[in-house]
Amino acid sequence: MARENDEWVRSFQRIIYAYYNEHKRPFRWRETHDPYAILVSEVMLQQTQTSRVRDKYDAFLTAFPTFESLAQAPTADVLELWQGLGYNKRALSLKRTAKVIMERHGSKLPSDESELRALPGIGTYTAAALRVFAFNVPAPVIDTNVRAVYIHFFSDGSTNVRDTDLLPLIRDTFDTDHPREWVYALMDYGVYLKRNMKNPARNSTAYKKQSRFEGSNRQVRGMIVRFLLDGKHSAREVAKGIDIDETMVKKALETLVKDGILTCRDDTYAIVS
DNA sequence: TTCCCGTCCA
DNA sequence: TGGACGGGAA
Repeated sequence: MARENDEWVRSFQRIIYAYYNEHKRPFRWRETHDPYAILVSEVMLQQTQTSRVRDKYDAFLTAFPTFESLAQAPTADVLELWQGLGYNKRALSLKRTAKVIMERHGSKLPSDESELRALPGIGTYTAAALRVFAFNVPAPVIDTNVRAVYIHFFSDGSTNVRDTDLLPLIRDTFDTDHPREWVYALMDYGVYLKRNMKNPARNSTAYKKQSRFEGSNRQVRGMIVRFLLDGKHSAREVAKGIDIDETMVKKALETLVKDGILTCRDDTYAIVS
């Protein structure tokens, strides 16, 4: 049901746009309409703050400017430019997605929701974000900033707010005439809220506290990938090189092989080609 | 030490 | 549904 004419909707939109018109955040990925460049930004932004993506984005696009160049690039080169962003598996998924798009989508990013969802590393959020930012189509983008906005304005303070509770509100208030600008505006308003109060998105069921990073398998994985970007090594050499207990290193190596980030032959570990 | 952030798989 | 998955800033 279209509700754009309702007074409360226009009032809400006015608040969001008023802030956006004065304080919109400039990002390189907001200047482009190239679906590839937008895809790269969205994958980088998964679980990663804009400040870190900002510093890595241009170099990555310069090295891999197209689906084709990324699909054909050596994985080590891709991971090299990914360092500092975290969650290396995302870089592999992005490269696999580029390959699928070359082979099965005529080198064009699909705009269909289920086709996007079928791509490696593209989930509910990213599929919607791509539809909005790359194709300017209205789609319910729900990330932590959008949750913060809708919970702040429309929730009574209860905890465990589900995305399905927010969805009707998001649809009813969507500025279908300007999908891209609207979602940018929502996200910027969410950031503004979180700077000025306890994160309202904490009341979302989607909000999860991270397990400790220091001393974790995650931390060791990151160290190992960085170390192996300079060349292949045995488990023992890796342990010595990063100064971590060999038992722990072996466990992390196993998970990296299982994730398809490393290969192992004759106890020699290397970044996959 | 705490905070922040989507996807995937069991 | 809950845990694994990086890393930098406050």
